[in-house]
Amino acid sequence: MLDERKQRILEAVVQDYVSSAEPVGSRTLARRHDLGVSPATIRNEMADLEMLGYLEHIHTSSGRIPSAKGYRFYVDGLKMPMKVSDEDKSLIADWYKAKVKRIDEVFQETARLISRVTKNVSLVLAPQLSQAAFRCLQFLPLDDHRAIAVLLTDAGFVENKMVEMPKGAEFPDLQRLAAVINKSLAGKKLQAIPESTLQFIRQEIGDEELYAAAMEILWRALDTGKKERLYLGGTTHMLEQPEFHDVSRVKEILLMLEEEELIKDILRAHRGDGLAVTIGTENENARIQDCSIITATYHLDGELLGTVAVLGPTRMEYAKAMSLLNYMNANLGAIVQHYIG
Amino acid sequence: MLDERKQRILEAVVQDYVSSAEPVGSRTLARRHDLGVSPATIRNEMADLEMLGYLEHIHTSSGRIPSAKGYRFYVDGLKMPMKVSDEDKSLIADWYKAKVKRIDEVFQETARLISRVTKNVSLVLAPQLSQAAFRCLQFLPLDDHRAIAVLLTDAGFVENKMVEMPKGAEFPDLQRLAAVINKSLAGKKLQAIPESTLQFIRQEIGDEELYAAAMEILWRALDTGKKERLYLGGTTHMLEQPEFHDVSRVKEILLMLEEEELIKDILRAHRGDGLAVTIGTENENARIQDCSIITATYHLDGELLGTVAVLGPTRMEYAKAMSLLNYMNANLGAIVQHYIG
DNA sequence: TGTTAGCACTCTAAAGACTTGAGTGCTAAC
DNA sequence: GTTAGCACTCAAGTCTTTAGAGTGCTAACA
Repeated sequence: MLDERKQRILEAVVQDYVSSAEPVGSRTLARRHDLGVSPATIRNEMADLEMLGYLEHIHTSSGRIPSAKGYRFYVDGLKMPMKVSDEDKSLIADWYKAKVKRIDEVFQETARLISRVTKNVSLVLAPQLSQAAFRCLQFLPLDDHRAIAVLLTDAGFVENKMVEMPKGAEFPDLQRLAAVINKSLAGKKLQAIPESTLQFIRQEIGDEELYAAAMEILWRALDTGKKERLYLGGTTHMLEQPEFHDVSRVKEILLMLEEEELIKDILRAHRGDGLAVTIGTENENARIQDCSIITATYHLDGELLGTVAVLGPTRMEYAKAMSLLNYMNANLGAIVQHYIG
Repeated sequence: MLDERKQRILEAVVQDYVSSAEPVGSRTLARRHDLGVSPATIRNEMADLEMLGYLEHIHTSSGRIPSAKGYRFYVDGLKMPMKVSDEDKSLIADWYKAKVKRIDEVFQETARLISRVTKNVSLVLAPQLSQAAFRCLQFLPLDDHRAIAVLLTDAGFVENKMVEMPKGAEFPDLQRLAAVINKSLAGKKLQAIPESTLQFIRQEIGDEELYAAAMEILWRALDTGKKERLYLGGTTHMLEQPEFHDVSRVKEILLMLEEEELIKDILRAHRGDGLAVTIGTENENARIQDCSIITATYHLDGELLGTVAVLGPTRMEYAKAMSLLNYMNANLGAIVQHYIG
């Protein structure tokens, strides 16, 4: 639909604007890119591109900037697979080696790492506990009427929660409870425990009241783990972007990022199968229509585990961010695996 | 050392400057405060106060602002106890009721709460695990060569850590280990376990290799809990202060706040017995010599547990921040107690 | 002797005039 | 179809001016 030359010019405009953050004009473009035509011709082509909706004009006499449609064309035209520089690769390897000692640090550090490389806010949506399989439940005595329930999954995640002792029950009852549950649920997905298994546990326990209490304890213990967790990185790096040199804009974004549920919803809605890019006004949320979001999902044993994302101004280094996320996408499963063992 | 009238004028200058963020002049002061003298007299007094080092002049013909010495005089002259408004009190009560479900959320939410009320960055240094008493250690089997060690203290904190199984040992050995350790260490402070107790454990276990492994496991399990944890709140509220309308200053502060160990050291160094205020150039760290820090320590059963602090520009509502911290100081012990039970 | 009015002086910040430079769109020539 | 040339536009920087708030000093006053 766009002839060769128009494509080259559009691409050049995107690249220049991304790197300079200034509207680009025909003269600059001719100087910086070897397009083989004069500024006047470029001017004509740019006017055409504007008519077609790929470029925008702020004022009559300012250079052009890409529209959402323009970025979209550029992004769709990027050829995969993209490469991550060796420099970045070794930075990544060193980062995990130096900063991650425990499985639960993986996600926070991944977020920091991504924002470090891309100079943008990074978001990591970490695995749902309920998508993992049950491994083991134990109680630790706290005092006469309370205990700590500790739940372990096969992905190596540990959740703990204080629980009230069921009325009339004592600690040995809880231990019996744990034994029954451990026997019945071992290896089962927490998401959907079949009714038959629940009936089996009910019979095994015998005591109806204790069964009801047990279920409540189990659900409550699971409750905190059910939610996907959101890790945030790079609010500092964000400030390096000229788009965020205005404090009020920074505040707006930061306030939005504090709304965890909102952000989770946005990430869930945007993620696609592999890399997904949402550009500027393509965003449904009005507060980020001058931002773009790139998401990537990562997997373990073929199952979707979580999402990694970059949020930045529409003027973003798409190629770099996408190649990085693509790389993380491919490697995060293995990294998680490494810390689980 | 300062006569009545000079004190009143200094106080008035501080109050006006704190609320307006503009240098205050004699005329404005006379208009806003009922000092009973003319601007000319105030001018003379202000000149004196400047000579004495309590006030500063930016340029020849601008109003005055308080110096660190001026703030110090003002802060020292605040009469204790200061009151927290009923509005704030109910905000605080509601906040904990709505947002804190688990003990470990107390600190993060306390930080958020304080920054919400004071419109400044808030820092909470949470209890050292090692200052708490040992209650219970248990292992959960992970696979053939690893297990999860779960440690519980009498303050209700739970720590977990993956441990490699000692060579040649099997899971029942770990359970025996846990039993011995539980029997020996119950109620003991983790900070200083007496040598005799260690010897007792050694004898009980019998196997020398298992003992060495046990100690390593115990120390490693404790390791993560040993550090005081730092919770941060209110980087967003900070932006409301005119001092931070400049992005580069914001970035400087945010970068500094990311240096967790540095911040911890600053807090530890500054905290005094009750409320401690460090004003502007009184700070040793050059990067925050235009900031003030107010710290308060909180206690449980008479023992120092942690520190709560506010970090903001020198132009800060000292009375409000101090009264709030004083209030938290008195109540946090009870709040923590409430969630432990 | 302390207080105050008056006045000249200072400095900032906002507002307006001017200049410069990058860029556009159009037309005519190649 | 491409390009040079030219008139026009707009933003941003520079300079000047003005208004306003403030100071310090002096002389008058109670």
